[in-house]
Amino acid sequence: MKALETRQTIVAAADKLIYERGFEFTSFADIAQVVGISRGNFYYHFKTKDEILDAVIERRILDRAKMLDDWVEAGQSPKHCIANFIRILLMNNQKIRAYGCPIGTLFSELAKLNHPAVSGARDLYDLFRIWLVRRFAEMGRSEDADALAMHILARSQGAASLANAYPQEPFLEQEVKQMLAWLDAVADGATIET
Amino acid sequence: MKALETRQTIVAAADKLIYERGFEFTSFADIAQVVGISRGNFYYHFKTKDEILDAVIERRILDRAKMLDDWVEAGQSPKHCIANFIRILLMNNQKIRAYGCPIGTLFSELAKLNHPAVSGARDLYDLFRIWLVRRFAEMGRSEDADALAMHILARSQGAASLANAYPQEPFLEQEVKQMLAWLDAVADGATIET
DNA sequence: GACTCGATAGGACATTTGTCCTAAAAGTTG
DNA sequence: CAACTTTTAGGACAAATGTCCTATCGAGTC
Repeated sequence: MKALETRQTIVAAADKLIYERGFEFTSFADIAQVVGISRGNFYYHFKTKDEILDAVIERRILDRAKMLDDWVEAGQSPKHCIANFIRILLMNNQKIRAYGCPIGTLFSELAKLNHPAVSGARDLYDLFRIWLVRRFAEMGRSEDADALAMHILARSQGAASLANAYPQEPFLEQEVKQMLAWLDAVADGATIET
Repeated sequence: MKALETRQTIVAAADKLIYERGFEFTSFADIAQVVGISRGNFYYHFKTKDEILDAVIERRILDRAKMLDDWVEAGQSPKHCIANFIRILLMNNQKIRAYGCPIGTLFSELAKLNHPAVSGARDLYDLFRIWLVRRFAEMGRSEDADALAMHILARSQGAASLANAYPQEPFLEQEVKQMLAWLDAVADGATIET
């Protein structure tokens, strides 16, 4: 098999495992078993475990960036784009209940480990943050666009955390409804306390 | 030294380390070094590592329960009590920026590890949830007390997550202000979308 | 002072993990 | 087919970790 293919297969498997089990608890042996290659073969594709982490983060960034860009290029209104962002929580409902937010939980773990790749995880946050700021600015809220973006980011993170803690309750759906109502209010010119 | 003293010293050190580094990344050797006892001596006080985790969770529950009860017993109004809860974020500002929320990050990690003690971590959430429900009920919001409690819990979690991701920005203060404003609105009878 | 028992120290042990090395297999090119 | 490169398998190795065992220390008691 081509090296690039194998590499991508490894990254995909590592992405899934790191999401489900966390980075520190995902070993080379685990990934190798899922991919179906020998443990020793890893070091042909990745020199260190951190390299796999970097590749996984890059993969997540590219994946999310594409999703966000698709919404914009589909010609949807800024408000509709932000609503789509909020509804990500519903799209990934089951996984969030089981494993939490793929971005938040990764950042949290890397921050605790003082891991160098924490900056990459922050890039993931920045990707959404900057995208949201642009959408709010397009809605005519240039002055407080960043505050609005951070607010909705935080609420998404919080909703994901509690949905993870109480997976059997319909909490996520309620919170999404409230966030969409908040978005309506913002679109109607509601102010935000600063 | 008395066994109970040593045990409490160990639990206190483990609590701090587990908060700062995470459970899986805190080894017996780390805790032993901080406490100043030999690694082998651990197994006189705790038979397994999981026992230390249980003790740490119990310690956090007792600690938080005492704090919450103190507010109620001081005769503060329900609204004031909830405001105190919101301001926990400011009290622990620096630690939250550095390590995230002690409850949220612990739960997140244990959930990923499928660790049995995850139920204990959920008890920590429940402690705040039930306490908040009582306060909202005392404010005359019996019907939607749980929804209000979950909402403010989620926002606190989200605020802590983002403060951890952007520790150098004054985000936490802004979010606390918004949450207090929300509390004012709720006290004035504002409805919450369900 | 001798004895008892709770508390501690230090090390042994098996397991896991990240890392590295070497040889074989698979694929490509002449 | 032959020479060469790319890719893979399997194991070796050191370090770290959770666990367990045994000898020793120290305070209280007779």
